Amino acid sequence: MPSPGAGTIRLELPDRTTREVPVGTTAEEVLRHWQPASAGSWLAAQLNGEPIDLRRLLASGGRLAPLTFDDPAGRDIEQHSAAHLVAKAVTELIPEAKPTHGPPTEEGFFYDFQMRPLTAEELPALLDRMHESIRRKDRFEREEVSKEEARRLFAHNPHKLRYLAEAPEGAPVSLYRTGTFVDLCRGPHVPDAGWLEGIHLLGFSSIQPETPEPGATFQRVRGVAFPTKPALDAYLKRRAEAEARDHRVVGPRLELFSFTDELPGFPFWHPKGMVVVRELEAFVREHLAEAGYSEIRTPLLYPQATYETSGHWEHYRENMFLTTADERSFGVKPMNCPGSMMIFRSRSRSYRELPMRLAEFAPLHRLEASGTIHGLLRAREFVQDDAHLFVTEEQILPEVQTLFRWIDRAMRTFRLGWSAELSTRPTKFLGDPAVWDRAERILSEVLEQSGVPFKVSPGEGAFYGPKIDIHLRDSIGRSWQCGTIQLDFQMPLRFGLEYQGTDGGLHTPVVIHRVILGSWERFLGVFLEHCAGWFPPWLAPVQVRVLPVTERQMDRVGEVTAELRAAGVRADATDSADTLSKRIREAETAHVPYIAVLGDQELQHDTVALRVHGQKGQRALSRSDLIALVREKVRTRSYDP
RNA sequence: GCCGCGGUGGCUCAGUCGGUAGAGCGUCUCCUUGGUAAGGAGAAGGUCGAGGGUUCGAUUCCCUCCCGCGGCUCCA
Repeated sequence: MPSPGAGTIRLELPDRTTREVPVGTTAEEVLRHWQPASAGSWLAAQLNGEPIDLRRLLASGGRLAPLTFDDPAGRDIEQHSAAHLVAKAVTELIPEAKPTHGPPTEEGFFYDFQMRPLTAEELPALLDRMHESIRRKDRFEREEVSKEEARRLFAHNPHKLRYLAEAPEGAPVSLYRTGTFVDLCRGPHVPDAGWLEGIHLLGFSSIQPETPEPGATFQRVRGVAFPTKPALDAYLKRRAEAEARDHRVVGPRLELFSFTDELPGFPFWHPKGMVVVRELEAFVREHLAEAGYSEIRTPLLYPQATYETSGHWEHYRENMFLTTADERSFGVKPMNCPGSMMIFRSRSRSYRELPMRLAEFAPLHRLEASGTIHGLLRAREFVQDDAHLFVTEEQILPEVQTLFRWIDRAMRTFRLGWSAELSTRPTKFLGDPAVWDRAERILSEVLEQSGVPFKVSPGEGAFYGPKIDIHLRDSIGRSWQCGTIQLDFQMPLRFGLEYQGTDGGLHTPVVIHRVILGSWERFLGVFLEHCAGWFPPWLAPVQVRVLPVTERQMDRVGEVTAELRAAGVRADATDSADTLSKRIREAETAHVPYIAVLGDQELQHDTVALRVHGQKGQRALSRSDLIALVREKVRTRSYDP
């Protein structure tokens, strides 16, 4: 490739064509020349993969590409620009507010301020200010100043000074000016506020800053932005639909569970909900049987001494329900580990018994902070699909591989997307670093083999070992940790666990604490939102509802219902008091997947008219075919009825 | 736990500028025997989250508490 002439730079565009332009040409000019028709959809550009402003004067060559709102990087630029607009409005209305930072988030953006609490009455004024800017199409202008000058400019704002201190010495820093508002910012930004037509504030709240300052209060304003109003409207519609799936509304309406003010955070499982829980348990127990687990039951209450051994007394006491009896202090167990350890320890063990896999589905109690309780997703009492695997170091790999196969199968059954997070050795850790390294390598290898996206959180592991967390999302996109696979080198030592190895010596096992679905509560909360209350047939509390057209068919309704039940199908029936349409509607709103109607025609041919959720119309089926159909869907755990 | 907002029949909500409350759905009863998402009529059901204060009088105003919602922190 010939080198460009003096004072010119060479740019390669996405279609591999190149342009030679004078230094100081803007990115936009080059791109517009290349593809004039699409210019309106660009909110920024990328030079060698680095996002830059469209109006940026190009000083060096490289690969140049436009960014649209549909590019993840473009979306982030839109959000971050919207954050500036919020900061502009807030500081104009409340001059003493000190902006800190305003990054894009997965959903939208936020901007944090050191300021007194906002009130709901102030929001309309904020929005007005923002929309004025949008109408005027206020430009986002980049400036570069020396660090010293920036320090003078932001002398009143300790947060900006802190960010400045982190910037490299000697190099200029960039500012972005939008109308009267100037922010210390790397950029880039959309060209002007007209790009933020679809801005929407999601709310505001106080936050705890990363660097707490006595007496200072901080507010976070959250929002989301789209380039156009119709795009925002589409988002708001989607969001409203997602909110309608809220398990805290759907669950009680389907008579699955309820809560009471007298005991916040404690789910009451109603008959229909209990059916679902039992089916989930059965699903998990199938895996336990295949994978060689044994089930145990251990006490719910342990004395202080046990928790001192396990480390809970030191590290977890403030989250425990404590009680006193016979002048001794007890705690209700927040986790199952101590009981499992004590069963392992109950007699001497041989390497031949490993891996020893002990599962326990016991109610756990955790005194979660009152502000964090959230329906089934964050309860104070819940049951995990918990197990502890006592293994040798060599057995870690195959065991974790088996767990991942099971996670994959489980999540496919529920059609749930999931992500994983690997947390590695923290600065404060116990045990041998070499063992940690090996264990972390095993976990990341298995994750890579699984093909599931995962992120690594360096130093976020527990003090006793590295872990993998499995995350699921609720209907409005909030992420919840459900499964977790934790390697533990520590608790076996604290409990003095030993087994006799092939060498005749005594060794300490490694313990894998693992839950897969998480807890029945959290998992069902997420899944209820995922399926919008339409459980697959195998989980549906009522699988078939039998309806007579008139009371002439009542006897046959009784027969068919009894037959279904005898075949292990969960069936119920209505009488003929309401109109057929009304009873169909009730069955639909109760989310019954199969509705079997019996009229004179069906009586004559000994069939049922079956209406299947998600399918149009109905079809005639013999009684035995109906039973076979439902049983097959249940046996295969089909997602669709 | 922190900040903000909220709490009216089972549910969704209206209302009372301080004079103790209404609707729809649901429930119950009766009529209707209807062929795939709401047939008709009538009735029952609320000390307006709890306690305290101000007032002749508080569901309404003030305070405290409880609970809920959205964030923050934290977590299955």
